[in-house]
Amino acid sequence: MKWRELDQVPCSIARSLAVMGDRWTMLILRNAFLRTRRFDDFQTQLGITRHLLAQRLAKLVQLDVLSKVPYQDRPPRYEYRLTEMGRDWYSVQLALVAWGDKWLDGGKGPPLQFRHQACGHLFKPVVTCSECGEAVDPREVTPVTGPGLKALQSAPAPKRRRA
Amino acid sequence: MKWRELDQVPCSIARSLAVMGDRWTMLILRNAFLRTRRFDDFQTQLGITRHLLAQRLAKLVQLDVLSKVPYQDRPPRYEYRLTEMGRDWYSVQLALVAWGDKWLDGGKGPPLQFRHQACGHLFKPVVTCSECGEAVDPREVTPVTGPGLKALQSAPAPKRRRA
DNA sequence: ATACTAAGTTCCAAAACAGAACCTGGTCAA
DNA sequence: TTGACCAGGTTCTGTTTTGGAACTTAGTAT
Repeated sequence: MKWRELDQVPCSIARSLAVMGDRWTMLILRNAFLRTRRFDDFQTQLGITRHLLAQRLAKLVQLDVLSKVPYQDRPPRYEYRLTEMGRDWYSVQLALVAWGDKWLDGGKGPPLQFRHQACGHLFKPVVTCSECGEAVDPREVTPVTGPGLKALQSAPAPKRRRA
Repeated sequence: MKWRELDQVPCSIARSLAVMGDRWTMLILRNAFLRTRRFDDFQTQLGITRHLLAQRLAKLVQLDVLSKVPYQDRPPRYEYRLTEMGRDWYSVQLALVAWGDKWLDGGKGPPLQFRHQACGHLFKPVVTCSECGEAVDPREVTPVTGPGLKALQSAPAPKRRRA
């Protein structure tokens, strides 16, 4: 299967990855959350080649994750800002940070911490259940096919057991 | 900057991506959470080439995200299971699913839903603050440099303003 | 005129990927 | 006791995608 076909797969992870699941794209978004907005700043901070950066930014604008807004007229210049769709990516970033902090900090502690302005504390993101409010343990979660899949139940089935 | 150098960057997102930030790796993990454990099953379900699958699985085992455990002796066969480190990736997956469901479902509803056994309901993951328990809004979060970064404040600084 | 700036684009070599065929124990049934 | 079958890989070849550096463009500033 090719990467370009991935957005056809009836799976929200596959679709999310089809849009964002590129190394550089996620790092661009990281820096966007850290308030980076301009081409050269992204390029310098990330060490990405200008070629790829231009391509990724164009794609993100096209998909409405970023928007290109003018910040001066003479000469005309644009900057890249998160849209609502882009801002909503934040929970993925927090989850990535939490995982990296927990498993890959090399014993030195987190490189970056986050303060929750509402309560004033440094915090860690906790995934909770929208229905009961409790923290969610992976082993307490059962996947169920949803409406978006029932439409096409002829998908390629895994075959394991011999007849 | 090359991809292989990414794990050197003092950023937990970069480090997480250095391990997991590959298209196929994340999909392998997705299926691991859906109880896939064997080489041929991964291969069939994902449509990944055997070559890449072998490579990715080996890498995940080496990094201790998956472990290779025997499931029969004659002939010797192994399956791949999530370790604690792997299981802990779940919050990232949930965040990816939630984002994909919200922004990319094509109006058809989520392909897959999740039931929280503890309370019995279909739920959506909500990111909350470990300190106050409230849901976290990205605009209420301030990043602060942490201990893992203070150790090396001579890192390549972004340079914007001329002298 | 000349230099500078932000934001790209173009070119080429190196690396990664897709697809298919092939290999390696080992079992099983005739 | 050979031939088919299986799981789990490895090898090969051609296509795509990256990485790195140089070049372009439109406008400002000196």
